[in-house]
Amino acid sequence: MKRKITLKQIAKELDVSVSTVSKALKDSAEISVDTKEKIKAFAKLYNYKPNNIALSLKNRKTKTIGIIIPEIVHHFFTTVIRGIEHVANEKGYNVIICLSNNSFDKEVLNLEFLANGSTDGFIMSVAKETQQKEDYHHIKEVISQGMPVVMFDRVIDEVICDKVVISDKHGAFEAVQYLIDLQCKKIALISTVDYVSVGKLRTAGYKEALTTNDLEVNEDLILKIEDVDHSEEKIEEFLKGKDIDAVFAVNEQFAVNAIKALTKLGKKVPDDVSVIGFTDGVVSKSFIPSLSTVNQHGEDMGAKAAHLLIE
Amino acid sequence: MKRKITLKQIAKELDVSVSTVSKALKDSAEISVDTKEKIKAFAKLYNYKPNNIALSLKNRKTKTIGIIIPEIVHHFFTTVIRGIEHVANEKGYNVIICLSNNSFDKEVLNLEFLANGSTDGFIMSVAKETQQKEDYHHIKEVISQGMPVVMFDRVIDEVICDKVVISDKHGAFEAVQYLIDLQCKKIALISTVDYVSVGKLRTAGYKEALTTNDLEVNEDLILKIEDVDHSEEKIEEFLKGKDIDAVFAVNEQFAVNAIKALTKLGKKVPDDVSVIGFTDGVVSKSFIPSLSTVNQHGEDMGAKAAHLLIE
DNA sequence: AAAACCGACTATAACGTTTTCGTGTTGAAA
DNA sequence: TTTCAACACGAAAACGTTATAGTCGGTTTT
Repeated sequence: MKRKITLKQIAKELDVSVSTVSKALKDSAEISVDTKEKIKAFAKLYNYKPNNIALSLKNRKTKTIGIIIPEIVHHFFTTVIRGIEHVANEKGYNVIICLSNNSFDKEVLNLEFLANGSTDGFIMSVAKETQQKEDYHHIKEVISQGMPVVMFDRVIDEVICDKVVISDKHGAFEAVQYLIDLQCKKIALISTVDYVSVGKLRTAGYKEALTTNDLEVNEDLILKIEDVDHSEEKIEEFLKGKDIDAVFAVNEQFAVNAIKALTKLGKKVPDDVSVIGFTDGVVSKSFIPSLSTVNQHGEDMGAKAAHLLIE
Repeated sequence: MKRKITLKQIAKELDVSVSTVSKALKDSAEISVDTKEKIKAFAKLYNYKPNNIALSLKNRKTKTIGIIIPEIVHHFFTTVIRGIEHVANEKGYNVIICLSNNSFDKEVLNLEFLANGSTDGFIMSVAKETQQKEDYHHIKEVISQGMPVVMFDRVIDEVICDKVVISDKHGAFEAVQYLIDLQCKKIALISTVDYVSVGKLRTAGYKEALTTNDLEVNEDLILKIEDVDHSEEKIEEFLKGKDIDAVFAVNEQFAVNAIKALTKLGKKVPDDVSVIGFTDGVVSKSFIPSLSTVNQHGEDMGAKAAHLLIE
């Protein structure tokens, strides 16, 4: 078992100084051609590669960027990661991923750990618990220490840093416009209650799309669901007897449930009723009654975030 | 913007030596109580945390483990990551994730980079291209340097290291046994061609389950698909007019296509025909005609791998 | 022939820690 | 008074690099 070789070992072996070896490998003009060749050959033979940790310490930068997300088993986050990873790699960076599991404490721990020299900056989507507690001292702390931070998706307005989000309102507008372009006139909306900012913004987008196209906003066609657990029955009841030709759902689950309910009610999707859902989860991909979706552009978001971070 | 504070700065500020500060913070008996308290207070005030990079260099271990996988936008891999991350964190390790995108070259690059001091060990699932090339020098290299490596899912027999795989044969056996327990007698198999090892093993499991239960293996009920792209038509044709009460598919896509075809043929799933698929992709979760799946136990695999690595 | 200049190196410091081995000052035993 | 331990601390080395600043023999300059 041959351990990794170091400059010092090469130097000793070849009976020159460490500096000579370092310079030779960097093809410095200070070293004679003979010596350089000898050293390079030796280094190649032993497959010398500089130690990243030592370099990081010396250069005070690690060439790695930290990602802190609430959860990894989630299609959207993985697309974001892929986007980040792609541009990070292009720029010679590596990514180190930490999961907060939506726990405030773990987020703090992760942030502290990664901030102590392990990374040059962060890309994060904050934990639900952090949002609830409204305690952002840990994030502000690392920022005040000069760490670049970029937030995406679940961002905090109070914290000053770059942010990458998709416009919920705009996305909703586009989705509804798509339905209108399909000649749909009676478009139902299945949303969350208004105090969830996402629900509110997407509802606004829905309404704007209607009015822009001279369609009336009919509050009877709008369902706001408080309790996600019983959404299935709620949606079924809501759709029963409604005369509609399209449904816009603010998330994938609602869309799926809507399709189930419509099928149960004897309507064909998408022949009789078109359904479009917000988010690009995989579920939709192989779904039998075809379901259109608004793409959250996770990969683009990740790429954008990484670019912003690296500057 | 206050940069991170170092031992040296604390030492200068308090007019003591660096060693004293270090020892005081470690609560060494060599330092007087007074001095310790003073130093600790100061350190706390400035939120001193030791620099990980410096520690890594000193201790020659990084307390991080590298994960190299072909793809991250994939439910199975994310569950594995979650498993790894969970136990790694418990043991005070961090994870750094690299994507090979199934490219041999990128896998080599990732491995080389991470092996140069960045990690204490690896958990990996090798790239498809690497399997094709049968070139494992990069993996053998890092192992010979004393790096612990654990492989999972897509493993290489020629490389000597710990491996975590689920038994394809066993999984298939279990799935078919499940169908038999549901009183199914005429169980079709939709598999890949035999030279794909997974297809072969799962087929073996299928057959074993049948014979174990004194059921006849009927080759007419076995479909082997070569060209994944046209699986949908193949499956439909295969199922047409077949008298069956269950389908076991070796992957999720085949299962989905089987359900589509069955529905088209006027059979109800799961009332008329039960369908079970290998892999635990998310698709299945919200699928309308309920589809049972064999769990690949990604999270367990990840946890197991991490345990093995850390030892 | 003295001054300046090169070529080809080596020594040293620095990055931030920890740890081993001093070292100077006390107070007490001899 | 001398001797010696105990105490409280400091100096230095080490981890693996790189960059800056020497060093030293030999060749040009003038």
